[in-house]
Amino acid sequence: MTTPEINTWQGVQEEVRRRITQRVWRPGEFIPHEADLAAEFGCARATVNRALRELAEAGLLDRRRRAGTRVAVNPVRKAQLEIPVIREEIVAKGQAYGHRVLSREMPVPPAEVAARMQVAPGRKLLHLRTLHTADGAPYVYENRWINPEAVPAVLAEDFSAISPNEWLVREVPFEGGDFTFSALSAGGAEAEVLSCPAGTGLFVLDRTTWTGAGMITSVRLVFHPGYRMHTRL
Amino acid sequence: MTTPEINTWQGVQEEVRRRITQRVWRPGEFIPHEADLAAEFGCARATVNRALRELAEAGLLDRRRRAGTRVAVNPVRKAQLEIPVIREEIVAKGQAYGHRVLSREMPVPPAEVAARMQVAPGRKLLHLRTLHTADGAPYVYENRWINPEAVPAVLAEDFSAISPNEWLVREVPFEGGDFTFSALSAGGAEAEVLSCPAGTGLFVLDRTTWTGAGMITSVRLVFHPGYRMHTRL
DNA sequence: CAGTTTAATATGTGCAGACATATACCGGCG
DNA sequence: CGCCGGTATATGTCTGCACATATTAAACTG
Repeated sequence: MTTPEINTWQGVQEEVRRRITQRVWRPGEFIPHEADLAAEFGCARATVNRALRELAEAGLLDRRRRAGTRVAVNPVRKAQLEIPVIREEIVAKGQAYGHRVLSREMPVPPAEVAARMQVAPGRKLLHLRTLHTADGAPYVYENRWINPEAVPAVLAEDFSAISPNEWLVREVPFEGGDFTFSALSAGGAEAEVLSCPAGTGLFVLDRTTWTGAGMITSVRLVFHPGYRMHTRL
Repeated sequence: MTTPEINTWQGVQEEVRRRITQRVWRPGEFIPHEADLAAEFGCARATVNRALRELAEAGLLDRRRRAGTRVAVNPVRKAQLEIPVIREEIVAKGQAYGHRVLSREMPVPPAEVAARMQVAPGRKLLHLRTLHTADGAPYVYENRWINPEAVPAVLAEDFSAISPNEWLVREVPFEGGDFTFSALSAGGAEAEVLSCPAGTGLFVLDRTTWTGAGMITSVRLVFHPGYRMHTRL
């Protein structure tokens, strides 16, 4: 019996995946060395390496130098979810995007916000409350703090034509971000802005972004009732 | 001036990242070809390719054959979140894990569930309601449907010693999954099980998993009030 | 026999060269 | 002028080889 050669990394990956899901190689078990697999599939070791590396990154395999490669005991499912750009998400659904600024102030922030933004207490920050709408209906209530020291140009922008998020993405080179997903019960403010009964469960995304120089912005997005964030495999 | 050679893919990636965040290469702009970069850094094209490929996967670059590589206009932020194994999440926090089965029945499922599980209407499914606890306090309320045709062994298991999730992960070779994050307002059932006031906003994760043969299980996890799911960059 | 050094080995990475593939661009044709 | 097909080109991938690095297992030593 001649095995047809598998000499693409996708092919190798597919075959290895199959052997894992079909339990040819059981969880916790060592699989053959790269060199052996390369020989079996009739391809170069680099090709096998590429295939296995990705599977290890996905959490299906555990690899260690010298020790070898084994099938992960309980596959840590890492879901990759795309953080939406609100406008694009709405437009993609064929709805009309709109947004308006509800308030724009420059107060001394509450201690909790000052801490998260790593600014000295007493320092003022730009505070924006905006609403994104889809076909006129409330979609996301955005509550954002911006550090004007990190982005001086922000003071000259009124965000009537462009949302703070998109303006920041365009103007400021981000380096890192921090995301927290949670839920809250609509209080008076959220209920009014999103036109829903108080007490409605709402999906919340808190995001803080920074650059090497320091914190730029911290935003809470409160989504309309019924919002779902979805991902596959 | 002699540029020190950068001949590791990590080094190349770091340098390219720097040029993007510091706007040496501006959003939308084309960057030099792989061959040119390889020459500049004094490394092989394969090394540059590896560095750029990962940045493209991360959404920082747009690459197309023949056209070239350009800096992404608005970096699609892809957050990779780890779907927790409840028990491990609790144990990692130094708390005592516990779980108990609230109910175990085999009814004809509501139409909505039958559709999601792709079983003929009228067909019975195993329905489990369980509660995971951390130091005795309610942590997650789990509402699960299992297709016994896909996993016959499930009928012999009472899940007193092991949670349905972990049992399934151990026994059944998954192939794919479907995740939805949302929020709900605690109704009577959730409020009682999670010991919180009705109307509390709760974080919800719906997951459906399948294998080539068909749907295996569909579960709704309702987390305790205040639960947060977190990820970085 | 316990502790430490040394060697063996699997994965990780780099290189040069080649071919594969998608596609932007240009020139020809109706 | 618009359509169509050919071609150049940038990325995508494979190969065979080499060396680097982490880690285990064996050998050695007091």
